[in-house]
Amino acid sequence: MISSNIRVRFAPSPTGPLHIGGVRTALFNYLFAKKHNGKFILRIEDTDSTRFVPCAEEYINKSLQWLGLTVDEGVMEGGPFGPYKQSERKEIYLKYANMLLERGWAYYAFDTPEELDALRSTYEAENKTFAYDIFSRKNLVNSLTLSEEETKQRIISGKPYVIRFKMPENVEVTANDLVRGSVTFNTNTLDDKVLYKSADGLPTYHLANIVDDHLMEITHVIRGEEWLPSLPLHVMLYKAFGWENTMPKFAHLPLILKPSGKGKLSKRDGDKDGFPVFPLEYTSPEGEVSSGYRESGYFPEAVNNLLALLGWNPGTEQEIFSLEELAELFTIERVNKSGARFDPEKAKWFNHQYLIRKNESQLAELYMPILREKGIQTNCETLAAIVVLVKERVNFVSEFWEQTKFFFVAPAEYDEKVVQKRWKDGVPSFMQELAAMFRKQDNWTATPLKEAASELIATNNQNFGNIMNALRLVLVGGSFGPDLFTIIELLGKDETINRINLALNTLPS
RNA sequence: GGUCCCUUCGUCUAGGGGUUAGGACGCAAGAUUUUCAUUCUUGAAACAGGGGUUCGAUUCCCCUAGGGACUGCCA
Repeated sequence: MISSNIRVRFAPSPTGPLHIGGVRTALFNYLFAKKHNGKFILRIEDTDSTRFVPCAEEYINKSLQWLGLTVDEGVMEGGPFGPYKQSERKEIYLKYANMLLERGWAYYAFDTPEELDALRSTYEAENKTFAYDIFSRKNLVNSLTLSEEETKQRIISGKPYVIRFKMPENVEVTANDLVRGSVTFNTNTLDDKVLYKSADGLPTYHLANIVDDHLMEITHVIRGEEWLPSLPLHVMLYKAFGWENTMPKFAHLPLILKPSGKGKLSKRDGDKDGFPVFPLEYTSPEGEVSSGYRESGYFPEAVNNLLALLGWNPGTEQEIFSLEELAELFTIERVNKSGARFDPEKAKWFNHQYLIRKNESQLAELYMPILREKGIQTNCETLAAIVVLVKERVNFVSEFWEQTKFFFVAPAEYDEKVVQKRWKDGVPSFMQELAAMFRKQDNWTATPLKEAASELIATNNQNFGNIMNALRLVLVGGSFGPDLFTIIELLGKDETINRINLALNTLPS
């Protein structure tokens, strides 16, 4: 298929680890690009020098890589529209800010952050909110209130300034959103956002974002709903630059909400409810560790799948999708409007679905390192045979140990309740006969062993169920686990008999 | 407070002017099983409220309520 001119970008700010809300935004952008044979661009929006976190950019790259969201153009990948990091595009933005200034769409403002903070406090004390807007700008220190001469003087003398967007008065701005339809704002309720600051020579998000989207020929802006209030500003900026004809289409994704309580999902929620909010484990510069999906044992396919179904669905009853299937089925029209509460239980279920779809040798390979760490030697064939017995009952590879450890180590203790119930009325002495019978067996496979045992139980007038449970207690330490004779086969003759003897020596007779 | 967005089972959602309002997670019960699980079957569980429009509204419109986002020289 010939590639289309669809171009979307994921534009995170490297201020910390990407959380799953951001990951989902990246995923939807990726799916949309793939669906239309377009380009998925990764742009790093590092215009806030004060919030820069050293390893955040690397974290973003690694996360996307782990999830298989291949970037077509970006800092690492390069591309015809680079650089893809805003700090490396620094020179570009002032030119565009000046363009706005010349056209009367922007003005210089000299109010200091302290002055504005003070103003905010004063307003707050009166239960009002200060906004630098159409009304208040008339009373503040800017090129609208100062004489041209004085403005020039201040700039020449190196006084720090910012360039603010001059929001027009009383204009109804209607913007179209692919998810929500048309959204209307009146400019009187909007404020004069800072576009550029002389102090560090950097643009703010709004300017850099619009300029870069334009320069990078972005066709669709798919981002979180938290940006919806900025939409009219962005539309006005396109208008001010005269770029309406090539303005991208916008789609604002519903937010991912906390599993319980109020508000959107945040970093803290994960640690509280015991589920990760980050794709990969993250250690902050202060040394605080936050858990990651990868380290918690999630498969990347499962994470993509569960995230895709948070706020989108294909309209069918299918729930398990590969990334390729998702890309094929994805449409913005089927994105929901309302926020989606994250459900940790269902997240586990998704992982379970992917786990049971893996074959035994894949699972054995994943489980092997865990065993090795515990000092257990085994081979892939045996492990594959074991893993297949229990894969239905686990959500994560890490849970295999709890389900299979009795294959590798004899029970260190026995479930007291089961002992009370099963280890009585001549059962111990019958166990000795069972062991003797086992010793004589040549064909150590489940079916003949079961036949031999059944026969012995019958001739001794024992209760089959009771003996089976007692034998299970002896071999696994409790009342759980897969088919008993399969366990016996895998344990082998010596180990089976050893465990019977161990129980006879340990448990009261 | 202001602006904007949203509202179907507890949760994720399908549906859409006339339906027994469907599925999934979770929960419960039963069946199967030598145990625990699995599996299978079944069950409980929803159209926020009030007005319109209409022969008919959960579906369309309005209001109310509730929830959410934004309200920085952050993104």
